[in-house]
Amino acid sequence: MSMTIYDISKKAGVSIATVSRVLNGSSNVSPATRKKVNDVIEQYDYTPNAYARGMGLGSLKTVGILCADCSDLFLAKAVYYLQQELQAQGYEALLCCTGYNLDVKKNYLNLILSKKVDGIVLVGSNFIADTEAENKYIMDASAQVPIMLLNAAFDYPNVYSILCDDQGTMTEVTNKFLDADCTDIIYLYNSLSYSGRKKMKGFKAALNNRGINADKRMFFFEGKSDDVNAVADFVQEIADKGVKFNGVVCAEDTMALGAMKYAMRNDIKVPEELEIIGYNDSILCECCTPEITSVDNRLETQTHQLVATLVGVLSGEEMPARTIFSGRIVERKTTSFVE
Amino acid sequence: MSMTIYDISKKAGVSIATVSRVLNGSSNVSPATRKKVNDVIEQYDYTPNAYARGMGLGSLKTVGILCADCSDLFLAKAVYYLQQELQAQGYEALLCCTGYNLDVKKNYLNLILSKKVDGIVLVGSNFIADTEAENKYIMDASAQVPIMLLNAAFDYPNVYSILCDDQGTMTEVTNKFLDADCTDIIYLYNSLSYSGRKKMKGFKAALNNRGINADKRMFFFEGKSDDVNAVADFVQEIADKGVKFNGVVCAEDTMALGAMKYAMRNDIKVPEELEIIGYNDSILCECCTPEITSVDNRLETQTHQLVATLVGVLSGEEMPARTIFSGRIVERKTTSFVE
DNA sequence: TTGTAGGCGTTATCAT
DNA sequence: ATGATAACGCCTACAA
Repeated sequence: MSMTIYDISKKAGVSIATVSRVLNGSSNVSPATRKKVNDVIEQYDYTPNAYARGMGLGSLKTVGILCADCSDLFLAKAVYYLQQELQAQGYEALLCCTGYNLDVKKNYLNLILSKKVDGIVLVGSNFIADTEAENKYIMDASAQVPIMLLNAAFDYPNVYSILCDDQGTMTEVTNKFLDADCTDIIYLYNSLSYSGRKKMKGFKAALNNRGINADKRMFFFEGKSDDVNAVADFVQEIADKGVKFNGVVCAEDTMALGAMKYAMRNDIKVPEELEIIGYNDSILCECCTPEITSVDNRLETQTHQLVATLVGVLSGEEMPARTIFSGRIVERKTTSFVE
Repeated sequence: MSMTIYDISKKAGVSIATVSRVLNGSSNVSPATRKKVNDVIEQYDYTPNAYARGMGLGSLKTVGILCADCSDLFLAKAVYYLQQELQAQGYEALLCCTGYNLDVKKNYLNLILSKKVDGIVLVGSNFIADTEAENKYIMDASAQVPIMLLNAAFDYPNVYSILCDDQGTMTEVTNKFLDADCTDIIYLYNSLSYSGRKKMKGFKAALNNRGINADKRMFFFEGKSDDVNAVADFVQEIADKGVKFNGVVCAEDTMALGAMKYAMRNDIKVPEELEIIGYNDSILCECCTPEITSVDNRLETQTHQLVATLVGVLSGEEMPARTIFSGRIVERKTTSFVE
């Protein structure tokens, strides 16, 4: 059985209050007593019980991280950065992969809440839905602890959003294509999350602005996005249907990889005959030849800012409800436009 | 401020004991009272405080997951599967990315321990070192809770190892090359972890068995392994040094990708002039052309077995201290041998 | 500088 | 079936 503060106090011949003081680095302890107590603690390898501690304190410097699927390249990286940043600030992370079902998400949010975390981070924009009703569980939770949104936005008291301007960035990307006279563009996407919708809007806006009808140029892939070959098949189908294109704008790197694979299969030269751009700037972009141009949405910057904001909020500072960074095009070999 | 069991009991006009009974599904509550209490709980969206609960119970059905770097493709997937399995068994996961420094690992192990987790999973073989002294912190921890090792092995009471027979699999892989008369093989690796060493041994054994000296054919890459281009440079250097090779066996998929990149740069035909095999069967293998043959080390099976074993141990059953699966070659287009 | 005692929110063991 | 009440292990005024 593990030691308690009482055991230690007895062995050291002091009261539990003194042990507690030593434990918490209070200054009002004589060096001699401190050493005596520390020795006993050392000797018995004593660690205070976190539950008891959490009960008294009401905080255990823990934040809950909810993430739909942390095997997703982007989300995994986000979780990683978050955990690093939190650690650096003296917080621990309670991770929960919820999947994409709303009820499951709700349940886990409540579970996490019951652990009296100091704050909650929702990773990825799939936590924000279209309708108010679907977002209610977030508003409820915000009554208890600050809610941090990574790569999504939702305006509500005690909810803080840190995100990339996906819409603007996507418009910029699309304009690059158009400016380079690559006008037969198609758009490949596989998510209707908050940021997914923003990206679509960005693409649409750029096309509409030039009088091009975007609706017939946007294609939704339903399969599992990391099945690159399935994406390639999907692009093949589009081509087979008679859609002509010399440019592919993607909402995800995996989509771009599928497009690349389609090109390879058909001996289409990239970027001479087909220009391709991905999104997220993941490791995948460097894995094929030619390497894929992509958009860096500043994940590391976002996570850093998110944790900084959270820490600020927790220490009672006034913090911006919404922080937006703009994306950055990382030009590689699948596009021919120049910066 | 959040509600307590007292608040609920007051609103419902019963004692806290009754509320507690309702909460924990005790049978000794009249349907009427139960409904009354449940209504209040519902109405105020009350969730019991997990710490207070944990103090009474001594367990919170939480297991700690330690992982050096969960942005690593393989480790991320492992964490993902683990979390899913644990969730399915009613456990939650406390995640900690420790990095590769021993002292940091120790600290986090202790921190996690102080949270009174029911068990601890060490993900990846980098937690097991060569020397007894370096593994002491694991032995110490095993005195408190069961320690589960994923993809590593260490024999000690209350430590359970679930792993893939990396050594045997690597020997098998190497033999395939040799059998196909691809004898000028080099071995690329970037880790000296437990499984890293096993893989090396496997490669060495196969070569030595045919009277080939393996030592001059093994190359250690020091850089960050997901920098594919750096790996390609590394392979280039090897070739420039005059080492001839028509086969590359890799300890990691990223290494194989680097080799692929090297081949592309030099217009070396794969697999006609150079055969390549990776390890881990990650998504990366399908991202390039030709797609890379790799080894599936049964991660999902491993994680499943690990959680099953943990749950068994926690419920007092006798469980195997070591469970070994064998790897499986997933043949794609960078090798010409046939199964 | 040190010790005493009350409180944190549950669960569980008694009675009733 | 229900209600008091004592743990659980720690923190922190308040006293000494």
